[in-house]
Amino acid sequence: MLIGEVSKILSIPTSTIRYYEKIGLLPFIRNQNGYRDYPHEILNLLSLVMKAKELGFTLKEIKEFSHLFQELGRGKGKIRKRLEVKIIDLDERIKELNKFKNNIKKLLDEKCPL
Amino acid sequence: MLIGEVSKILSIPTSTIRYYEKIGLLPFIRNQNGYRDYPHEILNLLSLVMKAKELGFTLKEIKEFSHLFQELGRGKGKIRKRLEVKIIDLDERIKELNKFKNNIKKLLDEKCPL
DNA sequence: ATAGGGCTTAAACTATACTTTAAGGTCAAG
DNA sequence: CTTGACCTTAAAGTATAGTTTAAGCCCTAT
Repeated sequence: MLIGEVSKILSIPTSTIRYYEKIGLLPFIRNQNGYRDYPHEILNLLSLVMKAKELGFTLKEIKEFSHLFQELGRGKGKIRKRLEVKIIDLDERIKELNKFKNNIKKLLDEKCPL
Repeated sequence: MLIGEVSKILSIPTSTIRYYEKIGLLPFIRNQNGYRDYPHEILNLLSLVMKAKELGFTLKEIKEFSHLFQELGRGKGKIRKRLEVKIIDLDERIKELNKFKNNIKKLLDEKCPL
């Protein structure tokens, strides 16, 4: 699957995909022409990346996830544990977001001057 | 309360506070010397801003919140309704974050190659 | 009255996350 | 065999979110 097809399916500019490879978020994969030629699974990985971006994660944070997933394929239990830690981080973030929401609700009831 | 005191209390550089004023996130307030001299409530507003930033909101999004809160002080029911819409947006975001977490859990069980 | 620590501004600089541009290689169709 | 639609790279440009720098005013203490 060439870069243009990935680009069309996910509506991500090819320039962005190339940029993600450049910063090490996506693996370096080439066919004999020197073209990027990805396995189908790139779609799952990139979809996850886009979702994470929407949710406000930095590319640095997303890069960590991405590496863990890539290692998971040819991997052992260590990676699994590190990913489970990431899931706990996500729960933390969800809690923080709930707190934030409740703070806003409270301020709305109290009337906030300024 | 001068900018330096706000800066110390919240551990935000004065340059950042000035920048937030410049982009219209914070109100333009001056005393007779031309110094920024804020009411105590600036601390609540700025704390909310910092929390929102941590949670991945852009300054543009945060600016909207900030304006709504500032209008709320001298305000009517319209602002209240717009803030309630924002709270619904937050719930949406929390749901999305939960979905994201569950996707990662699923991928972890399925073994994701690449 | 001058040194110190506060404050002011505008403008230049930085990092992140891309996008755009320029110059060129690959390949199937006419 | 060349046109068109793909692909490649490096480098320059853009937007966001600040930080840093330079030049200078305000105020208190010595």
